[in-house]
Formats: sequence, structure tokens, C-alpha cells
Amino acid sequence: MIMNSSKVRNFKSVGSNNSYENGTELRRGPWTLEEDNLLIQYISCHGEGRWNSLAKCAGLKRTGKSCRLRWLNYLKPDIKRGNLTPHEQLLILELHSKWGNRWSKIAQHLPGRTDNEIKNYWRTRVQKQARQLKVDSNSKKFLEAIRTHWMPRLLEKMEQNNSSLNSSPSSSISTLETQNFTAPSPVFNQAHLPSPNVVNNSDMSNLTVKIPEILTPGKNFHAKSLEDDCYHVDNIPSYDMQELEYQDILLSGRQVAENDWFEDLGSAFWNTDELWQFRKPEEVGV
DNA sequence: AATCATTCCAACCGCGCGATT
DNA sequence: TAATCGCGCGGTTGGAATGAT
Repeated sequence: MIMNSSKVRNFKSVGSNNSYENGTELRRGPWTLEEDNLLIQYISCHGEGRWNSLAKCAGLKRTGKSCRLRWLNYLKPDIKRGNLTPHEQLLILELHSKWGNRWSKIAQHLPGRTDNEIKNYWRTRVQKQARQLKVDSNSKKFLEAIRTHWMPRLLEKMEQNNSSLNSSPSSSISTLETQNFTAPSPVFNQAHLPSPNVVNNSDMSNLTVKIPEILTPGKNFHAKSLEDDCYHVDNIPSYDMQELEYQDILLSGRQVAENDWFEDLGSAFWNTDELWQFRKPEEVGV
């Protein structure tokens, strides 16, 4: 992948404090096509690693760190481009609920996706929704919203993909995106999910997603507590009592709609074609 | 058409950890 | 054992692209 030429326009060299010991100035900012080619050629011949010496040996006036970043996030051949699939989005939501901001760890389970990409996705898409709803993205309210609204919607989306795949064998949608999922109907307590429940390796063909138990049959979609439903979030601070009051209103999928906040969320959340787009809070009365 | 605001993402930075000397 | 080095991670930023007014 060649860098966007518009980025090249703004290339700037570094100041005097960025230099090798021999006085050669280091470059910063967007990479040029020439630099990309140098890095690709060098790595194809010598492999990765020893980034500082690699940078020098390759004739790049860059820090090893910069070379590593450019390679891992952009130039590496198996980097996957384009929008995240519903499957990948669901994985991110689920894995983030387990591991928090452990982006590299999460990325290990999404082949071709980088930690940087996943981090950006979380900040620009997921946290945006939290901001629009005026809730903290780490708050219990928002996490429950993800679990009870977003995840089922993604599963539904995947089911749609699956259907179109079945009806259209020549579809370009990869079977890897759908084969391990049986998406539930929008009525959450009818959710049917695959097993086992664990993301078990980095091979996408073998990936399965652990869905919170709240979405599994027999749970009747009734949240009790974080402990009860095995919803683990490593880095989430303890909730204050006001937050905990929401325990009382986390009801079933249908009952949830009676709660103002969730009703607004629910209607705002899924009425658009794009999975991500809430309407603005004021438009939906939040 | 011009200006301003927002979104998105590539790239940078600081820090911590493990390996090496 | 302490000092140094190299690497990887998570957080943050800069600016192009896009949208709104």
C-alpha cells in the first residue's frame, strides 16, 4: 500500500535535535514512496527486527521506532484494509470487555488488523457514541448498552450477511466472517450462539466469539451484576451508587425499552443504516 | 464559494519491561 | 547487581478529508 500523496505534500523534516550521532538529520512525519520502497526492500531481503540498525542499514533517515511502526501498521503485506466487518467489530467489543485497552492483545485475534487501527476504531466510533449519549464509555450504562443493543445488532448484521451469502454463492463476503456465527433474532432472549465461547487462536477460520452469557439461551436476558454474568472489564473503575441504580432497570430486551434512556438509545441506535450512528442525543431526547 | 467544525487515522511520544553487557 | 539498549505498548497529536453552515 502506497501512502496517500496528500500526506506527502505535508512532509516536513525534523529539527536539529533529531539526529544521528554523526549529525545526519532524522526525518519525521509522513513517509514518502521512496522511503516505503527502501523499507520494503530491506525487510524482504533481511527480515524484521533490530529496528535501529535496520533503519541505518536500509539508508533510512528515520528512527528504528518509526520504521517499525510504518512496517507494522502500514507496509506489512498481510495488513487488511477497509472497513471492519461486523464480525470484527463484535470481536473488538467482546475482547475489549475482557481485556480493556489491551489493543495489541485484541489485535492478535483479528488477523490483518493492527492495534493502532483497533484503537482508532474504539476512539472514533465507540467512544463517539458514548459522548453523544453523554455517558462515559467505561460506564456501566454504556457497557450494558453495548452488550444489550450493539452486540445483538452486529450479530443480526452478520446473519444478514450470512443470508446474502447463502443466496448468492458468488458473494464477495468472506465465509470467514460468518461461518462461525448463528446470529440471533433481534429479540435478544432468543439468541443462539455458537460454541465454544472462546476466541482460541489467531486463525480467523477457527475464530469463535465469546458472547456474554446475557445473550445466551436460558438467561432470559436479565442482567444482574457484573459478577453474575461474567462480564469482565479489567480496567474499569468501580461504579458509584448512582451507576449501580441502573441495575434495577436493566431488564429484558422488551422491558428495557420502557426505560427512557434505553428506549432512546435503542431507537437512536439502530434506526440508521450505519451500525455506528446514533442520532444526536437531543434528537432522541437524551 | 468561503469559512468553520468535525471526523478520521497515520505518526509520534513517553514509559515500562526484558535482554544484554 | 547495575546500567544500558532495544522493543513494544497505550495514549496523544497533527493535519487532510469531509461535512455543515
